[in-house]
Amino acid sequence: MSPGSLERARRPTMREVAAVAGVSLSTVSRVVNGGAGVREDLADRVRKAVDMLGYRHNLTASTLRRADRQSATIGVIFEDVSNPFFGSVHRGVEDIAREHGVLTLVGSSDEVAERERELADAFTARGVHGLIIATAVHDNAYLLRERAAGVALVFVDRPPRFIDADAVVTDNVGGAQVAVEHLIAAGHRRIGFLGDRPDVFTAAERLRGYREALAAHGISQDLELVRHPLFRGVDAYETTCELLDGKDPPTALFAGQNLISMGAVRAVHDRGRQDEIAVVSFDDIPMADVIRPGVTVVAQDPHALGRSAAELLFARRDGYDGPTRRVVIPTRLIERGSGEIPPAG
Amino acid sequence: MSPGSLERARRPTMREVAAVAGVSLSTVSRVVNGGAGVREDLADRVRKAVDMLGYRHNLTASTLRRADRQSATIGVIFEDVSNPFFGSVHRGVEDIAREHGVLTLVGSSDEVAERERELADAFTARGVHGLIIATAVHDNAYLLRERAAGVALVFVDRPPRFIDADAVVTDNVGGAQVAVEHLIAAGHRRIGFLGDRPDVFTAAERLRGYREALAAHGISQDLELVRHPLFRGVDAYETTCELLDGKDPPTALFAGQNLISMGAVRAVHDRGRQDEIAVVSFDDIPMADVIRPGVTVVAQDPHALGRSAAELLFARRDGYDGPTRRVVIPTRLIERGSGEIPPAG
DNA sequence: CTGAAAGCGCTTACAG
DNA sequence: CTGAAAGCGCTTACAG
Repeated sequence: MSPGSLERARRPTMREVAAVAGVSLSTVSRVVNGGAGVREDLADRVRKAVDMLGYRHNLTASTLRRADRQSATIGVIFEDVSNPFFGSVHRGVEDIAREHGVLTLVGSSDEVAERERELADAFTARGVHGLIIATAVHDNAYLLRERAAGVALVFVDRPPRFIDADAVVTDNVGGAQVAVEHLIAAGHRRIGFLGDRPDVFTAAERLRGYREALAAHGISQDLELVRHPLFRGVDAYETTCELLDGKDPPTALFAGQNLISMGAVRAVHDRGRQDEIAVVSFDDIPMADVIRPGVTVVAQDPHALGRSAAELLFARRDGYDGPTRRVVIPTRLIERGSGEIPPAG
Repeated sequence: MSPGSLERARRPTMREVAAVAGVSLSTVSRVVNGGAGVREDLADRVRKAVDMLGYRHNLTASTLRRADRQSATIGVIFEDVSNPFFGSVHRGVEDIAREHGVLTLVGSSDEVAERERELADAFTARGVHGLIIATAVHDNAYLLRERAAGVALVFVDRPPRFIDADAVVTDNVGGAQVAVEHLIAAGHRRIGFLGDRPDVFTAAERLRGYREALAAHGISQDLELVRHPLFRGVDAYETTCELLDGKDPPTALFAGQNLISMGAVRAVHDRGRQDEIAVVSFDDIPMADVIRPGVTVVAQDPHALGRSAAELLFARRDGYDGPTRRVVIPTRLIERGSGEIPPAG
């Protein structure tokens, strides 16, 4: 027998359970939904009938009929689910959602505004309680109608624009300042910046932290040292090479994102200059302690970002009606060697 | 005005669209679902009304009413969504699902059988078309009733037990053989094995490949060299240290999984023996080319695993009714240095 | 091609 | 505490 040839068996309905238990549909519904206010002997008969028939609740019907019209589901939009950073955020969200008996729909926007909107739409059409979004669009006002439909909105990693909503972000400015001041403390004055384009919120903030740290120490900025590799991995590698091979190169690099950091570290090593060029990465990177020298990082806490975002979401859903909240997750400097190299010469 | 204080606006219904367009509910439904067989002028009026009212399709109601009772959703169960391996599988699934206009619900089982069953249940209750499962249970027969309810079943990374279903797996035996033979070719005869416990399918297969490679070269097995660190990361580190510090230690290591490999590589480096002890990892690991020596790996293709699994799922859903299929994704040996070190002494 | 009607499987006032 | 009835927003035979 091939698997597909199985007859599609109808699943038993509440009505059938009611018939077997000898009670009304209403009573079955009450028991299935927690059983508050049902006499124990009736509840027992219902539970026996449920077991006997193998009854399983139909969430679709339940969602349609219940007053709030919401399925026990939330939607999560990342740039890319295969980026380990978002993998950890996702897990944080899932851990909290699970405590609430809620499942997560997840999608990748690839930083394409249209795709983000499509996902938000598709999630809303499925009756999600809320949306957790690492947004990539310049104007989030498109979400107003989702909210009007009762969908709670929480932004993660990047705050909303043109809509007032709860958000959880990393302390990007502070973290970048710590990173750059760490390099300055090691004696560096020519510090290269490698980051996403400044229209990405996190990149703009980290660039701001970089600038503020330089300014605070009276170091004038050299625009030649500020670079925005376009496609991360590969481009980060090439951009780093350009920077190192240029005239008057930096003695240290601040790499502003995990994928960019990996490209930058790779380039420094390929040039054999890992013991001369100091590097600090924003975001921890895997195996950073095995690479020699170890890669000094300002670590984010993506799991905490996810947990916190989910907590804000459920607070809204469960009635919190106060002003918009903004949670800032601190970073942590981890010294491993690459950030403590003094300037050569 | 606080975000939560917004009145929950009802979304317009098809009935309201019908009223505005001056047509029947049926006609609106036809247009919204593709418009086959509706006169162009009527379809146009409907589309105008849709735009005007901001009508958005209610997938919950649609799912409940349609014959197959299925939402445009599939469910995916991994061990842990924050494991980058599964992140890539997830992305492969998403890419194919997206082509079908289908969204993915995702959950982590943490290798807990009960949790896997709960997730399968919860997904089915939401009317998924199918389930893609990296299973962690010893008996998948519990899924028979999901399939009976019309849910397509595809196993990924690990094949099913006690149920006949489509599956996509990596060529674990072949990949392990290639890895171990590569070490044998470099002159090693004492090769340590570090892998998940053999009740994990992939671990058992990789252990089999290890054994077959040894046997094919007339190398007798030393059970002392076969280890199963329990909790991956940390334990893999400690187990590797034990192995290296024992008497008659191995001259080479075959690490059978990405997290275990990272622990093993870390241990070898911490012992300062990275230029003496050869290492080959099953699974590529991040920054493997920046570590010195570079980490030689047998790379899997997790993205292909995900795509292939989703393709099998949609084939079933769309009527393929033949025998169960098993897709095997090949591995690829990437030489980077650590696997080419000859035995010391 | 179009519309009126039935009904998917539930939840939820409402009456008793 | 319990049940009969209405109805969530759609899809889908069916008749015209």
